[in-house]
Amino acid sequence: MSGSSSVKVKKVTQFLNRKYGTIVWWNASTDEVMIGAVLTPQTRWENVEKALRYLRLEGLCSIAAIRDADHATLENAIRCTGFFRIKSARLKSLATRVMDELGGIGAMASQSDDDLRKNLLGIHGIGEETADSILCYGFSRPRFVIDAYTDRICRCAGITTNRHALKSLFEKVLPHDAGVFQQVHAHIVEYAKEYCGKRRCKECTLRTLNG
DNA sequence: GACCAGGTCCTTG
DNA sequence: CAAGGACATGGT
Repeated sequence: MSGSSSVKVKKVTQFLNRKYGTIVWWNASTDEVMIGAVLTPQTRWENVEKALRYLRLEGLCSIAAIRDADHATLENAIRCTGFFRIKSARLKSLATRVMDELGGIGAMASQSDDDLRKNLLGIHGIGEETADSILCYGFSRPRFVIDAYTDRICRCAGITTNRHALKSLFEKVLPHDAGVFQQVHAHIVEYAKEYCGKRRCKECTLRTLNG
């Protein structure tokens, strides 16, 4: 059963790679990836980018600046992403922990994948998806991001919908390389946005890949 | 107005 | 532990 899941994952990722080729999807500094990852939940990406622009204008697009930022200024800059009170608190706790207890981003960059992940998950407001997003896109670590779009793709392709199972499946099947993980996840997001609705997939052809 | 958007945490049963 | 709700703005 797990063998056939592996085959499905390979077929899906090859199909997406032929369809989209190489795409640059989220090329940003570690600081910006961390901030964006906290702002992303339940929010359109365009609004996250808008908030990042506001933060840049306020000089708040870095972890160090956010730690020292005025609450009201921070909240106003990210208001357009929704949940702005919670998210500003999460940014604050993230920035404080990173700067004051983890030795800054430079020190984190020299930690092992597992230690880094553990430290991120220990921060209030950082869950599995946000942590893996930061690991994969911000620190170029081979941790596969499972999000709502991955769920949909796998539902359409007839692969398990259990997130932990999916994560280990993708990490087992794909080459253990952060760049590959970034590409595959970017492909999944592109495809799901276009073809896979929240409840039902529209005209995606993933189901037929197995036959 | 209804429904959705790249989660996470807290509270209940 | 599973399920339900809260968090909040912006777009279709």
